[in-house]
Amino acid sequence: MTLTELRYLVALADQRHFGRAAEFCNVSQPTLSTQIRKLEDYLGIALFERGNRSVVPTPVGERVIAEARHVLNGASRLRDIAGAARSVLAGPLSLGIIPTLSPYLLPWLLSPLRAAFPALELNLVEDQTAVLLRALSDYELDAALLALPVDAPDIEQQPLFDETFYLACPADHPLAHRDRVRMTEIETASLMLLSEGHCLRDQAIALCSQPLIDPGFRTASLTTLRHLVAAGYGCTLLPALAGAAETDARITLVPLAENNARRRIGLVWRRGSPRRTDFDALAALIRKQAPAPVTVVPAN
Amino acid sequence: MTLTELRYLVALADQRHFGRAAEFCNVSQPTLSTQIRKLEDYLGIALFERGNRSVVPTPVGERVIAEARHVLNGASRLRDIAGAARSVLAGPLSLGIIPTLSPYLLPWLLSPLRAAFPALELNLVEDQTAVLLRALSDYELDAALLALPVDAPDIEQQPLFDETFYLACPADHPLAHRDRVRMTEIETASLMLLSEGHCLRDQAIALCSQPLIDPGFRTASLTTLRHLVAAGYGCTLLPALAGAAETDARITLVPLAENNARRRIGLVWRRGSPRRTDFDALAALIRKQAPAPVTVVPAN
DNA sequence: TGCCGCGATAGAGGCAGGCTATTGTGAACG
DNA sequence: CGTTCACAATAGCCTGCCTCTATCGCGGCA
Repeated sequence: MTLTELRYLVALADQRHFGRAAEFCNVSQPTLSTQIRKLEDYLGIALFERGNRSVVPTPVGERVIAEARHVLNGASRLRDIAGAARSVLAGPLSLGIIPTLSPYLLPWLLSPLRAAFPALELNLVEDQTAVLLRALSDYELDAALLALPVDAPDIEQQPLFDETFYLACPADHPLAHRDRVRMTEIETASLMLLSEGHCLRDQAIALCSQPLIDPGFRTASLTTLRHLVAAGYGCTLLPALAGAAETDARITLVPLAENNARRRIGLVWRRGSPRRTDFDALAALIRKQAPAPVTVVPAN
Repeated sequence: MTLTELRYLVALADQRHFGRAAEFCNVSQPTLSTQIRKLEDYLGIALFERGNRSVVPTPVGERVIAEARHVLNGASRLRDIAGAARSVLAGPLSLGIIPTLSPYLLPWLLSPLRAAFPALELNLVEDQTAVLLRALSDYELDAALLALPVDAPDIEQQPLFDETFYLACPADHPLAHRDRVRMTEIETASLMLLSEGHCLRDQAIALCSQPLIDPGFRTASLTTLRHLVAAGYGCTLLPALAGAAETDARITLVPLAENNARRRIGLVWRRGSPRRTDFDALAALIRKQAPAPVTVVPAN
């Protein structure tokens, strides 16, 4: 039993005439006759009653024809599903994104993305780098936006933009009036960071030449940190995008003097993923839409 | 796109291994590889992501696979429909039957029929001969039980049994004590018949040598006629099966002397109908189950 | 009775789907 | 660090079937 036979079957049921059904199917009349007969032999029942001037489905034939229509509709839907996903960035795509980037990147990304690729069905997963990489290798994610470099096997990446860090301190803080500060000038005791697992925390610790004296804070979002700074509990480091969004009259942002006080955001995916063109298109759009606070890394 | 390709697709989705999927499908691994690749080319999308040790469906692949399962289920149902109808007297069958036979034949026919052919889905249509023949030629019926002979083109028939007629008269009627009566002895003025269109009426009129004086009765059922006879309004003719069922203490049944005072019941169907074996089986069962009042016509 | 419409059959050809054998490529292991 | 193993892809070939054109058979109709 083949889909072609079922197409012939339905055509004959509609046309009730071998010649017209064959014409409808763009085949010759003997071809259609033979295939219908073959289908009847295969099923072991008569599907049509051939009269002298008539071709009429048998009662079982009617049921078989109804089911055949059902099958053909399914095949058509299958083609539609594939067709809708054929073009670039269409159909389902699971994208991971780190929490220190998500709330500040998505507002200016989502609208252009929807405008450029309306058929894209984005499934966003916000979590820490390690979790995202795990999900990526487990095929739960197709790609992820996170801070480079990533240390994982079988991962390909494409850098997108650089984001400098700012010291966020209370407006009455001793360093608040400075044009720029060095990391060594910051009292590590007053530096508040995100809880463990956030790559931003790890990077901030790496930037501190002195060992960090933990103040006991364990915060899960930069917004919470901002409130803590505004209330005078201490300082923190904010990436450029977050700093531009988390504004507060009681907070001053001071650029850091160190050249490496920044992070590079990139798109990563499994090596050999068949959606490479999708990822290229996504990367291109992110680069194009990148707002002022960040520095776009030119495509290689 | 073929059903075979879809089978390979779901097998690979289930097994996640080309070799095992090929074994499951009873084909070689290269065959399955090629067909999967062909399907991907046809659909224009990647259905699986081939890793070094892994074969994982892409997100669109998952959807396509789900739809493929759906299509294959439909194809399987289609085979089941055909398979259920493959045996004799199984599946749907529309059977016409005339009103003067239906209430008296069905009681002893239906139970054995169900017992012998439990898969038969009988769709009974009770109407007059002309209507049944029309429905038959319009493919609304598959066969019909009615009085022979039938005068219609492209109709094949098989006689089943003969049914003698009885004069049904009030117990105090002058003819009620007779062993047998001739049609000529019956006062045509007191003879009540069914309304026009019933073959039994036509046959009764044909049996009367004298022209019938219409008493003005137009009854649609033999049961009504029985009540009229019991109330003394006149006499009527009842076929044997009806006479055996429509008993009443105030009614006497007298056999008719004429040899042709009987009707022959037969099964008729369109010439060339593919369900000939079904009809033969049905006819054989009716002959076997025929009760005493009728005389079975031997099969030719 | 001859023509016409329509479906079935015959025979030929070309493509597709199947096979075996082999290659390429990571991964595991001594 | 080379070898081997596992596994999918590729090559090349063959068979079967799907399709075609040509023709036949059969009723209906003029």
